[in-house]
Amino acid sequence: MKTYSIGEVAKELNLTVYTLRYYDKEGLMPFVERTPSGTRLFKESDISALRIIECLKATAMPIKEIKSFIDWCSDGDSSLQQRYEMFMERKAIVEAQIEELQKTMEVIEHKCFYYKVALDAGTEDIHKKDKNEISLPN
Amino acid sequence: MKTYSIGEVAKELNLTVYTLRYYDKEGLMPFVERTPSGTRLFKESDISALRIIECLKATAMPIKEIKSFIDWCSDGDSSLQQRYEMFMERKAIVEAQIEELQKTMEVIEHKCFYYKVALDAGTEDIHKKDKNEISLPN
DNA sequence: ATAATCCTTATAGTTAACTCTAGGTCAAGT
DNA sequence: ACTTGACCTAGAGTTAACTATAAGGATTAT
Repeated sequence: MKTYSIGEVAKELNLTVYTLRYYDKEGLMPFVERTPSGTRLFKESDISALRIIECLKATAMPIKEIKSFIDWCSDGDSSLQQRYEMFMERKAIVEAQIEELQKTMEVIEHKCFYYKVALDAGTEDIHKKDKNEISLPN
Repeated sequence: MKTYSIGEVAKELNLTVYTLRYYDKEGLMPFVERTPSGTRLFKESDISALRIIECLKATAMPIKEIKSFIDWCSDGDSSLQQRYEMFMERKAIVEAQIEELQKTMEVIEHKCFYYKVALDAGTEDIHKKDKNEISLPN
C-alpha cells in the first residue's frame, strides 16, 4: 500500500510539517503508523481524515473539540450518536457563519458605494447631510 | 448631545469594557472624547464607528489593519482612494470566505447524512464497500 | 563513503486578541 | 462623612495555534 511522508502530506494539504506534527501531538492523528525508526507513514485514508479535520477547522472548531471527535471515531459504533450530533451542530454553526458574513457583506458593499461616490466627488463632504440643524438663538 | 459610558457601549455592542479599552489603546478610537478627569464619553457617531470596526473584524481583518483605516479617516479626503480600495479588497475577501464556507457546508451535510444512515443501521459498517479487493496470492 | 536531505523529539518562542489585577480617582446615594 | 460602584492607567497573564530551534537519526544520490 502506497504511503506518504509528512513532507508530502504537508505539501498536499497546504500545511507545514510543523503544523502536522503539532496536530499529532494534540492527538488528532492517532491512526498514522510509523516505521520501526519512528518516521510517520501516511496512508490515503489518513490524508482523507486530515481533510475532514481541515473541514472542521474551517468551521472554527477548536482543536480540542476536533480531538474529541477523533477519539469518538476510535471508540467505534458506540459513539455514532455523538458524532451525528456533532456534525448537526457544526451545520448550524456554519449556517450562522454564512448568515453573519452575508450581513457583513451588505455593510461592506454599502461602504464601497459610499467611497465610490466620495471619490468621484473628490470629497467625503458629499455625504454630509445639510439638514439645516436649528442653531440655538443667542 | 447625549453621551454614553464605556459600560453602556460595551453592553450595546456585546463587548467587554476590557475589549473597548484595548481597542482604544491600539488606536482604534482616537475620536472618543474625555471628561476633564479622563472618563471616556462616547457619542452616537462613536458607536457607529465601532459598529464599522466590528464589521471589519467580522471579515477577519487584523486590528493593526483596522487601525490604518482609522488613521486614514483622520487624514480626510486625501485617503479616499485608499479607503475605497480597502473596502473593495474586503469585499473580495468576504466573497472568498462565503465560498469556502459553502464548500465546507457541503462536506458537513454529507457527513450528517453519513451518520444518519449509520445511526439507523446501528453500525458504521453499512458504509464499508465490499469491493472485493484482490487479495495477493500467497 | 559521505554529503544532502529527509525524518525524529523536546522544548522554547511568537503572535493576536484579549482578559485580568492592582492601585487609584470620582460621583451619587444614605 | 462614608460607602458603593463605575470609571481610570499600567502592566501582567492567558489562550490558541502555530512556528522555530537544537540535537540527533535515517535515507538517498553520487
